Amino acid sequence: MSAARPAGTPDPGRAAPDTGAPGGARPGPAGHTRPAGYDPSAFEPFAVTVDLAVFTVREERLHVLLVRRGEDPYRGRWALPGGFLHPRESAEQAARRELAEETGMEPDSTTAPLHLEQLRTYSDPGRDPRMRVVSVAYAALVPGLPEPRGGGDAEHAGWVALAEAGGLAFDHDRILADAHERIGAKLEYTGLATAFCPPEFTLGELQQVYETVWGVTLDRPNFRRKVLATPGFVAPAKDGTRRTGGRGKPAALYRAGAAAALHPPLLRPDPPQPPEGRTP
Amino acid sequence: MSAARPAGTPDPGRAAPDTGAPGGARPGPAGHTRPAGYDPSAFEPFAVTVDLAVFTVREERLHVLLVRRGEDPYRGRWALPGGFLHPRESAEQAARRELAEETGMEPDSTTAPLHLEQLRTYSDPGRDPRMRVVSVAYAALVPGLPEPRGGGDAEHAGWVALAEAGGLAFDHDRILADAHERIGAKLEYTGLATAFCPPEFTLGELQQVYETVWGVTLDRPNFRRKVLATPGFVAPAKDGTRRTGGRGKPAALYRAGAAAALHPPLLRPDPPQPPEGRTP
DNA sequence: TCCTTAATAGTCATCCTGACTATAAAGACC
DNA sequence: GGTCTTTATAGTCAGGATGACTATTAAGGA
Repeated sequence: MSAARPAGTPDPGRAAPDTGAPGGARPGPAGHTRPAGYDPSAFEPFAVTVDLAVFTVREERLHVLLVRRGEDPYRGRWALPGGFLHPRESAEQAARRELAEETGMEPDSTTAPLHLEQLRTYSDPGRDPRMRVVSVAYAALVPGLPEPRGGGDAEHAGWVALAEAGGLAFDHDRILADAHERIGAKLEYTGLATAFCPPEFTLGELQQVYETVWGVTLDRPNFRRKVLATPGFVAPAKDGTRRTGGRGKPAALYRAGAAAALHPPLLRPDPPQPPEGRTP
Repeated sequence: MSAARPAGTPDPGRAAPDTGAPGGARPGPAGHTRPAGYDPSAFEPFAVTVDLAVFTVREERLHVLLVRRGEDPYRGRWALPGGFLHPRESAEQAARRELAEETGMEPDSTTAPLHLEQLRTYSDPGRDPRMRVVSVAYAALVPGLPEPRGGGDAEHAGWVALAEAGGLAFDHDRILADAHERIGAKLEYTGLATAFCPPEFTLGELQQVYETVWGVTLDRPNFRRKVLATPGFVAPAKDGTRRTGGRGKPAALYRAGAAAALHPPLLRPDPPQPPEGRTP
């Protein structure tokens, strides 16, 4: 089975005399001859990691799961959880594994209605001062508030309000900002917001998710009308179950619908307007 | 860089003993002790490549830039252009370099109003039968129709209509499908369509881009109204320049506006409706 | 019982959109 | 030159969606 000589042997092929590259076939300043394909002479091993931006909503604020770094560089600083890819796992598998290790939830998504999504890959040379590390970043959403179980070390991992999550190690500030932006955008045209909610939720709770992630306040009747008018966004829970305990009129319970995309989308109130005007 | 491994740092040879659980701290099945940070014992070198899905519109059809593989595996099959990351370049730099090598356009984006965007990263073990390769995929848009210059080999690289671009090597069919979907989606809420057009274009040409990428036909007056009503999408070119030569009334020329995002978006006609209905 | 709080039900004017019709200005054809 | 064809551009019109509000209902707390 594969035995895939994981490391080294820069001969692994992806290559060959390369299409018609006669003499010194190399991409020169302007005159290169070597066109496509993978050039073995360019093969270079990198370390590949995954970094996770795990979000949840706690006390009406958006929180991120962070870990405290125990060694240099950036010792003592907060960082996104993550780790190296194992030899035979995909980046997504690695992300699920790390997520399970940090939060204690099962790696198989059967347990929690979590959402895990690849964000993008960060590959700047020098993003890790020690070595060349290419990191595939993932954004994850979890509903409840499972206290992180950072290896039993209470100080090691924790939920940090997004507003206070600055000064992270490496380029994690940027990754976190990208993840926040991506999630905010996805709330507009997908039913993703339900991933922040428990299996059964009220429309008020769902609205709270939007308001928390977007940092705005929405009109309740309008939000309600929009959500209920969007096919497949939410479906009423069993019978007339209602949320008790709270103040005010009990709210009807809903669960996530089957639709992945919202048509039409639920747009943010005032997106950053382009500073250009047009002749009316 | 004919000398392969100039970047000695990670020392490709010292790959961890594969699944390498060197006794010490490693994320065990359930009981792990090491939480975050990069665990050196888990370090495993991978080959990192970029793959490019370069699109253009030719003869009212969407085309992709493909290269013919000259060696096994998948010898003779079409594949997306791409290659290994060089030791000191980021994935984006590598993507620009490869794009320049394949199309002959300058790596610096000053020349062509091209668009280059990271798509996502593909990391399934086994996606390359020879070795473990993690590939960062990029989607690129180019306006004109520069004939690819695949190292002078006419058969080596070429524009292939998307409809005929099946059976690609590796997992490139999937990458290509993902890229197409991403571009189609971005046309909805960004001014990206102008990247397919020359510096000055007519609204008819812009509409052609939408129709080609989405595979639909749009109502011309409505499209016009929508585009002109979106601030910053397009701006009228100089004076009353018009496109001559064609049949019919000469069309006014426009150029790309400053707005990156369209508000409100220009939605596709009938997106795949979720197969769920709701009580009206 | 009264007050507060939150959910839910409507109203209304405005904007956007899709479907169409009409007009203008060029080249093609005879 | 006089059509016809083609494409650009200007409007019209009805329906749907949205934002801003107001009103009512149903709980818990003082």
